[in-house]
Amino acid sequence: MANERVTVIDIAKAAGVSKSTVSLVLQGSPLVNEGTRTKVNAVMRDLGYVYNRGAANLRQSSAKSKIIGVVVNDLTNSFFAELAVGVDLVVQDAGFVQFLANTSESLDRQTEVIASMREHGISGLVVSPARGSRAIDFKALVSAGMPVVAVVRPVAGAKVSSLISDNHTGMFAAVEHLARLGHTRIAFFGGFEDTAIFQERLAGYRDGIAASGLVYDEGLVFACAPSRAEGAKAVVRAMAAVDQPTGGVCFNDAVAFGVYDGLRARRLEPGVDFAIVGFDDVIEAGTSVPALTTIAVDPQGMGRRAAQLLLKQINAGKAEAEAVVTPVRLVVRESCGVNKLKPGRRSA
Amino acid sequence: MANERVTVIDIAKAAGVSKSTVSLVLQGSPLVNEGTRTKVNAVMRDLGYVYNRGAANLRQSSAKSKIIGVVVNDLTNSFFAELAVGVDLVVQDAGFVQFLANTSESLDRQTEVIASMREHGISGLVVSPARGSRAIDFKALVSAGMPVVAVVRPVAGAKVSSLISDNHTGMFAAVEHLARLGHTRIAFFGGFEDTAIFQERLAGYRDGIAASGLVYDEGLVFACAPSRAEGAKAVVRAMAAVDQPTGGVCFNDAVAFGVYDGLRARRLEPGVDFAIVGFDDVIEAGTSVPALTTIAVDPQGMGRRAAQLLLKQINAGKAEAEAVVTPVRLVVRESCGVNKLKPGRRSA
DNA sequence: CTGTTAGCGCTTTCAA
DNA sequence: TTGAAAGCGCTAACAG
Repeated sequence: MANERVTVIDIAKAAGVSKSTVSLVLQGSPLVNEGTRTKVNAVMRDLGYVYNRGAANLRQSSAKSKIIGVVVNDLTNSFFAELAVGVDLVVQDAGFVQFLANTSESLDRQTEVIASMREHGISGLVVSPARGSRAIDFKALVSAGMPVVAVVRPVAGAKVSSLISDNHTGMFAAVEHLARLGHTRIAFFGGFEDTAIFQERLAGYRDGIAASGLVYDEGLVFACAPSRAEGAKAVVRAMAAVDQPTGGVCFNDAVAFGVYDGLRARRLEPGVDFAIVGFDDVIEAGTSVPALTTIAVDPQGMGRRAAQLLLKQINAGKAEAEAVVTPVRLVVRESCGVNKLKPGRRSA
Repeated sequence: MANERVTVIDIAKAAGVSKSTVSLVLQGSPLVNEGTRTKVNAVMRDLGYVYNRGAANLRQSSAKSKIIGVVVNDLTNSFFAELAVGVDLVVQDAGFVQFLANTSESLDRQTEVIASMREHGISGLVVSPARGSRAIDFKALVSAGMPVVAVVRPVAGAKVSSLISDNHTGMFAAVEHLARLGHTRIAFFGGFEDTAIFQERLAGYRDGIAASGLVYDEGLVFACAPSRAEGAKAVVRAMAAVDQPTGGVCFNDAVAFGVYDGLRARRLEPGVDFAIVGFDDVIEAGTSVPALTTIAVDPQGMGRRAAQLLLKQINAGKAEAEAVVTPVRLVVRESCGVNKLKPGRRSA
């Protein structure tokens, strides 16, 4: 029940040296001779001394708290749990400790926890923004010079670094995959045309079409709100056309699920009558659709990258916003849409 | 790019009051008149003031850091992710923020992160100990008067609170379940006889047997190391007996998986030829066996309970170790062992 | 190489 | 009700 806090001064007294010598030892300074160092260390062990980082931070520039904040929108979703593990991994190795908070998609919660973290003196923040986050939500942080990296969901207009999926490569690979299976009419579903992400993904689609020797047809691009409901409507529209597509790539997972729904409503079997590839933005939690190929990202790897990016900024001292892209891979399931393919071009 | 830290003194100056008045406002003290309060608050907003908890803690008893530590052995396992969410929920509501660290079952990592958390002044710790944790690993913490609650895995001999599954009730329910399905010879597999947990679970088994009107037969208790390999051997032993059991309850999930393996090796179909109920200790990560009924705990609920328990201790000011039990529920899958049941007593 | 002396930003007596 | 002063545990100049 040793309750009184033991401080540098206690151990200085016990070791017969001065406060600052102890401090030097604490910081592993080479200016203290070996004998003193060992003695001091021994005393620290004996008295059960624990370093008070709060006090140290107070005295120092206060910029080096060795705490980084991690806020995710849904820790229940294993994607984000893995992401947190990835962050933790590199952050621990760098001698930092991480605050982890879960917002459950609540903007208020997010504001609260970020404020709280600031009060505790975090030296950087990795955040997977709650839905509906705006640049203004991070305004205070960035103008205070806090390094911030947004993952998974970029925040339009915010001067923070962001780490998002490789939109172009992902879509390109998806289209190539479908083309290789024999599809010649591949649609693009969902997304708001005025967003940067949409443009990137669409470009990947176009380039994939071209690279596969197919012709780009604007009539196969069905832009719509990136929601499940709109996705369902989009595919219905697509299937009403004279020259129906036999498969499609979707702006994100929500749209992909919508396309799935829309096909079922038309009595078509998703993945058999029509191939679907969804871009995995992890927007829908806990939803799982079989027979759906996705463009996926490795969450833990993304976490590691995010942490590295953040540490780089922290060490650089300045918060230069930077947009980085995380690799994606195609996770192929049974969704090749064989029924609609011309005989002879079907895949095994 | 407003970089200079703004402090109480700045806002005092700007508001035309003194440092301590500002401090009073910060703490919501009723000793400051309304006009002053609003003015001060306005100035704080204008200057973008952020409260420095580190400094505050330093001055205060230092016991009220508003940080609690959470260390789990495997955040990749969704059980622990959910647990962390549960903790976060109540901890956030109480105005705390949580440090979250993942040890990946590494004792060294665990020691490191706990030390780090102490240095940062956590006021309590929720820990799911890494495998092989001993009382000594928490000695320093408890003797420093730090409230600690161990979850999922109790640490023998450590003077920390623990929150574990309801061993007796769980086993009782499992046995009752099997008996209701018509089983009359129900085995008990796995566990070291000299541990408290084993005794509790065995007692639940015995009482369940009695409550179901069956007779307890010592020959049906197959104690062994709680590992997958030993579980496999145990069931082989059991099936070699003249009067074979038709189902069994297992000490934990590892043993249950072992039993599964053992049955397969004997060309028996688990869940059809033999009913298995496993006690879900979440010892095996990422393993999933179908057709296996389990005694499960709600991870998020457990997290909430753990946090509440911890907060209670923090508020009480003393670290009185307390053992609490978390409810369990039976998650029934297809493991009824129909093939071996007498006709007429089979379940639907 | 070691000791002295100031503070970091805040809270907290104690007076005014 | 508000102000002045002291000090939490530590580090950062400077002297010795």
